[in-house]
Amino acid sequence: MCHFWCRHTAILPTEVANPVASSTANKNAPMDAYRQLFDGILSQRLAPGTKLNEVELTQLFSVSRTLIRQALQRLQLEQVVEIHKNRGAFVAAPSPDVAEQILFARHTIELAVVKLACQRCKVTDVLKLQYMIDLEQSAINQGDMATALRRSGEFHLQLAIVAGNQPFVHALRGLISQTSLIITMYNHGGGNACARDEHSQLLTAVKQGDEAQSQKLMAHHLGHIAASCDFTQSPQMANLKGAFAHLGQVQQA
Amino acid sequence: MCHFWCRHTAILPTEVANPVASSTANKNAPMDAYRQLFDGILSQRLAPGTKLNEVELTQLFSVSRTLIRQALQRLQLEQVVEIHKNRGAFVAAPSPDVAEQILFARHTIELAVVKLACQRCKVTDVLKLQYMIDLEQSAINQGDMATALRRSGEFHLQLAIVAGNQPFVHALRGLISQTSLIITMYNHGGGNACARDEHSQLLTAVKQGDEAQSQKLMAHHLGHIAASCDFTQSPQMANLKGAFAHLGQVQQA
DNA sequence: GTACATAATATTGTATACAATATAATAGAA
DNA sequence: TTCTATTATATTGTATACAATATTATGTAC
Repeated sequence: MCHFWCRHTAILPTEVANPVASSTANKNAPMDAYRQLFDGILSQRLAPGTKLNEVELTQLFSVSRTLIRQALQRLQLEQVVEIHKNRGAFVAAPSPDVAEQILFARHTIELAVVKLACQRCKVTDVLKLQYMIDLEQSAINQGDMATALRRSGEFHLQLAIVAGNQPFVHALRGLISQTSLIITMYNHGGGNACARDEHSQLLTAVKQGDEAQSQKLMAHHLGHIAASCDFTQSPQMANLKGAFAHLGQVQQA
Repeated sequence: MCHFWCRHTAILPTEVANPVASSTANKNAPMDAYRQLFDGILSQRLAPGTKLNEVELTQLFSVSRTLIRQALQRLQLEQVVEIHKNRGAFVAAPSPDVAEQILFARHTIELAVVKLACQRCKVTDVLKLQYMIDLEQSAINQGDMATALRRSGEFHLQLAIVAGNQPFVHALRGLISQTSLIITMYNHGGGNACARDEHSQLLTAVKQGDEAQSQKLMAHHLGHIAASCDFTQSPQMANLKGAFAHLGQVQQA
């Protein structure tokens, strides 16, 4: 299976783990700042709606605001962060409408991806994909659901890489991250209804080059995500302040 | 029809039209710098491979390097510009492989888009789309093929907006721009084989909500682009210097 | 003249300083 | 108290200064 819906107490930006210690004279800092934030969001350490204060981030990552802003802009263009003029950056909080659009776009693109993957998948690709499934499973076994969620996303991305279509990879990078946010927001402690080995089944079908079957499995797999979410209830947030911060200047008593 | 393959003598960055005159105290300069570059590329004023020197751009747009670099990064993330560490930014020059991937991705996404558009297209949407077709046609009538090309792209993007899927809009923005580059590079003065009113036909089908027909027309429409390109010959470039600049440090006598 | 090494220049990468805006805190009036 | 106006603070937006790297030019040996 792909995504997990266990909730974790959201850790605020000030507590983001593993700052790129000032000790190691870091080679390319901009990528690090980006990756730290990206991983933080995908691992649900940074809840949707959380404000990302630039100076706090400079202290955390020991780089200037220039690089922080670079990272934030990139995340914005991946739709994982929203930047509001003169108000700052916030972890994206997709509305139910947008959430549905995101899942639909994934459906469309990933069905095309697995078809391509069936045609192009080499032996080495199978090994790599299998390895990623194993990594995900080991994270599950250790109870580290945040890591499992991130690795699940990486499996899907690797599938696009195997499919050999650059634009699909690019688009999916953002869509997968956003799916993480959607799960965090709309899966209110709901159960986990889908089987644990959907990724394995998918890989088997791809390995055999069975396009129809792999597409069917992918559709089923993605369907579980949408099914597990409740878009009618108000989104689950770490805290109200964060939840409203990304909106305009709204009166809040 | 959608894309045009007439060649224009490529104008170098120093000659980009309409700098955001220092006279008008510009409100949001960053967007302007971005849009100037974006339009320059889509209108084929900036040829693939052209180096985008930061200080030159600062003089052209009368803003600091900070904003120029912001615009360049955004264009990079839309895959319209390539940035090489310590070497600078260049107008993207998609390889034949990547070009094929781009066209395939457009095919996949735009087929989904027209289907959605059939379901959601309102009267006001039809009017807007028709207006954009008229604009494109008037550019053609005036012989301004660069503008026609840009407006053609805007029609496709508007279709995605009508379809109401944000991720599709986002993805297509980059893909359409890249298609412009592909045409510039690989359509070696070839003729224009496709009918002039494909956009109109498409709109008619969408207006009627005929999903099958609109998808068929879209597939046909996109097929013309690929068919008009010759990926076996070396890409057409404005000049050799520009053509090689985006590559690594290659010996050139 | 060619090839290589070295120095001069140009260009990009990063940090900081200042300006503009938004947020918060304070004080005063109803 | 509660609301509003005003001031103070914090935060983001933009420009510039400096550092690191790459590119070009120069000069010397062969």
